[in-house]
Amino acid sequence: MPSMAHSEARDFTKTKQPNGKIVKNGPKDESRRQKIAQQRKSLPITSVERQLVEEVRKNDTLIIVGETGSGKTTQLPQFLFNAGFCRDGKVIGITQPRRVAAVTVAKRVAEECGVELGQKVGYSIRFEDATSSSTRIKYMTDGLLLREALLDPFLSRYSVVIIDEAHERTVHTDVLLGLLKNVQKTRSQSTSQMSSLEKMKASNGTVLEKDNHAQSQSFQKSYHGTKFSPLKLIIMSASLDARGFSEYFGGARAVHIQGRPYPVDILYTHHAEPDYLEATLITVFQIHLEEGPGDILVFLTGQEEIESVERLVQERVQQLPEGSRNLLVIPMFSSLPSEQQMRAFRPAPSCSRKVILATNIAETSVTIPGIKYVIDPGLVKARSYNPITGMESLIIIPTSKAQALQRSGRAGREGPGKCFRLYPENEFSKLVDSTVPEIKRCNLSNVILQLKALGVDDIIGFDFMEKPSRMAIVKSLEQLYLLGALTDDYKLSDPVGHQMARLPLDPIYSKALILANQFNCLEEMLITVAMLSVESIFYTPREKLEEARAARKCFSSAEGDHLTLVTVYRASAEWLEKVKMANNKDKTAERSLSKWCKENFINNRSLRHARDIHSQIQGHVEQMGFRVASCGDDMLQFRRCLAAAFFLNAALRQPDGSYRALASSQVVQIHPSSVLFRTKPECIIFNELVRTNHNYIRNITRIDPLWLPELAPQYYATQN
DNA sequence: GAGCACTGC
Repeated sequence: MPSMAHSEARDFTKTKQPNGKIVKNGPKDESRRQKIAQQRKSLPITSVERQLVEEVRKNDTLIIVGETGSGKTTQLPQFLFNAGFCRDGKVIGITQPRRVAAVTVAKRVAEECGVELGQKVGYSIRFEDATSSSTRIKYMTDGLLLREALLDPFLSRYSVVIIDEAHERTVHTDVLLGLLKNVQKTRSQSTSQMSSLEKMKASNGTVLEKDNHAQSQSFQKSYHGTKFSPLKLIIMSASLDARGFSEYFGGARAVHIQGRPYPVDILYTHHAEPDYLEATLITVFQIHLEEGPGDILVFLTGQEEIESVERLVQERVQQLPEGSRNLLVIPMFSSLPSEQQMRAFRPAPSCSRKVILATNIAETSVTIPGIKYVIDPGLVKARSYNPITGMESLIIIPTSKAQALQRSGRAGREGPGKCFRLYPENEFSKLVDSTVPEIKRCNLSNVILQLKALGVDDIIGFDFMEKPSRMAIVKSLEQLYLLGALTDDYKLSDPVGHQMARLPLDPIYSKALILANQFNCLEEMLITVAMLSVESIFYTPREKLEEARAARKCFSSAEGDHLTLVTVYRASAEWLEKVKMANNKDKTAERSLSKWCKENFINNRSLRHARDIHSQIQGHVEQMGFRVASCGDDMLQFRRCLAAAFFLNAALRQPDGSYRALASSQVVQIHPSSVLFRTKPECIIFNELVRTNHNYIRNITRIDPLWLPELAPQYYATQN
């Protein structure tokens, strides 16, 4: 039925988004340097350089709203540098939510400045530091600046801190905002040398002012009259509501910068679509058959959905007339091997059109060139967290307005585009303005541990831009107390709490390392927590299910998943050792490890990540004076250590083969991916609790129930 | 006998 897509074509109502400025690039034959200068000149932000610098001079806190393409991320730091904000060796710090962004922007700015990366312009991300003592413009991930604050609580090296992409509201961004607000207050107080009393009088002395003041006083407990220069704070956001940020910073000034280079037509359906996947398919073919050249980007919720739409598009392409079959389907999600991800970036063969089926990854993390059409069914898979049960789940929910805007913006990067929203226009107005910030839907143990280490004792009173629920805070405080990180009066314990705060890991994993040091199995635990900290290590493609299972069996341990992970890690390390012995070239060794991963159905990216974490954490624990000892063949010792560390996650088998988690009394099941799925031991500890079709627990090891009262008497002695 | 959006230290 070649005309099928045509006959079922949807009508879309049309609304216009405000037109932006069109940016033209210089001729291709110009030298690169001239071209860069030309590009800089044409950025919307360039014409307002003087005004912007003036605004920063006048305002301690400034909110800049500018859409992608305005040039704010690359240009503003250079403007400020040229205006003298780095005098006395001070640094301008710019945070990004993602590593790739920090690196690519730094490279670009170094090139624009004509300097070598790592000199005047540099970047710093986990596992990678491209800065030096001469670095003045420093791009970094937000999480890294947070870590830096642990060593330098007043961020004294920085004259300006710019929080970029603040609208994304990552946990790190939210914690940083609260922290920087305090740091700024402290530093300006130290400069003005006003006594706290005078300061109180000077401000209008409202209750709110006093509260904030008291809080910043408690934060400053380590501050003994040291003199600091004031800190300039700039919040950059792409979302239209600067109001939230402005209110949070006491009515801070907000300025807008023109940005969007090309207009995008937004089209809605007349009626709600009962089946959004079918509507997606129809729209894909409607665009393919009726619209001009340009690739299509479709936003779907997950891998499974993408794979099924991929099959359906391919089936229906075959039903088209021969001349119209020039449609190339490309899936895109994070767990896809990178060679396959690269397909999306290669241009489609001439005279054909690409349709990219992507998850959220295409919303912010990757920018795919050539996109002219966006199809947005208006749904997203989001993580939610129940602090009472500790249960994590993934649910499909409508996007926010901000997300819908971000998605449509993907059509206007290189020329005018179109976005097809697969819902009626009145539905758009019902969407929430912005996505619920992550801090309101995650386990707060790590955040609290960090804040405590920064001297913030009153977590419930901390000035979050949006406060997490009291229950979420209390539950995490309780967990940290049970792990021994906090004392009876909820202060950071010494040394355990301080040691845990130093390690960039989930608090429960940090605790496991501290215990492993006492149990003489730190080597095994170091590998375990590194492997537990990354995405799934095992890779099971649907078409090679049996082979993958067989490969996995070689690593399986009857004791459970933790030992299985240790075996995998050691096998890969031994392989790498052998290759390096044979020919000591690092590059060949790397390639050989990739090959080993493929043969053994191991996810190469995850394993490399685990190796990075392993070496970073090993450095930390050695600095803390721990000795990385192995328990050798004494697996009993290692399992006892696991029980001592993860006692909060113990479960007992019930007569029907399900389990009961001891801490929350929830009924749970062993996930089929566990090596203990069939064995079903009487008593186990686990690391993950995820709700999908059932309440599943993952990463499990068999333990002796008698170990619990023995190793965690503070928790189990009073219970049965 | 299942299925996992995306980041980050």
